[in-house]
Amino acid sequence: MLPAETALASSYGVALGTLRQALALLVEDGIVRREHGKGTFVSRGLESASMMRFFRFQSDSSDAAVPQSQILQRRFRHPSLAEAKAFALETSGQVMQLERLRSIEGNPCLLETIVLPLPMFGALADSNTADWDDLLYPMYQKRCGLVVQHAQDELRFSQLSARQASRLHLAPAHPCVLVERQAFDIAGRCVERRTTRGDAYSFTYTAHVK
Amino acid sequence: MLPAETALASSYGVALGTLRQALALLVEDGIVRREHGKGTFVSRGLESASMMRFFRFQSDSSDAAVPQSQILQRRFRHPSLAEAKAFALETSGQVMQLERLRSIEGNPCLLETIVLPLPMFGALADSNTADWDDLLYPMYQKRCGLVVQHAQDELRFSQLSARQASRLHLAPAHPCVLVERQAFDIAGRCVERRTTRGDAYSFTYTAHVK
DNA sequence: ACATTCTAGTCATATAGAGGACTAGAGATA
DNA sequence: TATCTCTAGTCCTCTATATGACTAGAATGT
Repeated sequence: MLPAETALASSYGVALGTLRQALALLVEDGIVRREHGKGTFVSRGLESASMMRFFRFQSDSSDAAVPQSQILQRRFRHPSLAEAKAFALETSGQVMQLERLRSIEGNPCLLETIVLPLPMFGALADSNTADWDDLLYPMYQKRCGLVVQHAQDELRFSQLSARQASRLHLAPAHPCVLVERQAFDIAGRCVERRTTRGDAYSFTYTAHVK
Repeated sequence: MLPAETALASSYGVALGTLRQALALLVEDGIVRREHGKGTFVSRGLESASMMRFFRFQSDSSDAAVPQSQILQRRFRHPSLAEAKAFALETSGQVMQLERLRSIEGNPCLLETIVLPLPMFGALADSNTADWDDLLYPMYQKRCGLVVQHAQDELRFSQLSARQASRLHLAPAHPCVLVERQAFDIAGRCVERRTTRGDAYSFTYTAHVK
């Protein structure tokens, strides 16, 4: 929790209205959260649930269910050119690549490829993937002190490779949605690149235009 | 252009800061537009281009090209239950249904079914569809005085019927994106329902998460 | 004719302060 | 014990005013 408006205002030597405007900007950027009568709080990063909002799953009843998560593979390699640029790494540097399957009630539904820059996520490189949490973003925060503040998703349709299809228990060349995400921390640095694939027929997205 | 801040404030008997807050809300809703040093202006409605922003077409070079538009069919019928509810009509009322093909450089790329409530769009019911503009929303404003202020899009994956496919020069059962849009005026009334279909594989959407 | 300077009108940002509204816990009461 | 009331702390909204910054056109000078 932050100090009260009046305290902050006097401590920074500005008027109350000015301070409130500043806080309003932080709220807009999702940095802090204000609660009438209680206080102003530094907000947690993105809920990983916002990844899932593109998909509607079989279990329409329990909508809030967090999918289980299983790391299928972890590799270490040099970054591609695009990755090096996004992460501000040298191409001689290192990244960690994960393959991850997310399931609801035992049914595989999303297949993800996640790339993380390595000096930054060192704590995860050494740990056992079996011990990892179902939600990655809170874990990034806990173990690496990294808060994912916003992300950019690019979304298109594609078809599953044979290998991808078998992971998801679908037929090869089955239509899929492909979401390519770049996630950023508060400072605006790209901290994760992620590609998610899921059944095109269980996909829905709602957008509010202007 | 609206009167100046000070004039509005005194005419409504509120302080300047309060009035500015009110105008900020209107800006947020896209009702007015403010220009430093010039004034505050009532803004035009949605650019029809915001429909197209979901789709990236073959012609990557000329990105800003407005697609040509051709009305294939115009029918008059009673509204479905869902339409009657959305438009606040009786089921005994009337709607106008349009089938519309949008093309870029002669290549058909989007097939639309548009439903409009009828007393409201009477001016369009009487006019020749061959004379219509390529962009509908500015035309709604010009001919019917209706400003589309915001819209809700629901987006999912589907397959083309044989008839739809032939319009788009694609194979029957070809995968398509299906966008169901409801458009609203400033008062929040639903003024248009539109279903758009296009080739799933030439579709891309970019979303900013939080 | 052209460029520069001035000026009135506008929005943007800030100050200082008053009262209202919501929350949560402490204390009083039944 | 359980319920109610009070109160301190918080954010929310508003008033009233002052100054800065931007724009566009008028006045001026070359």
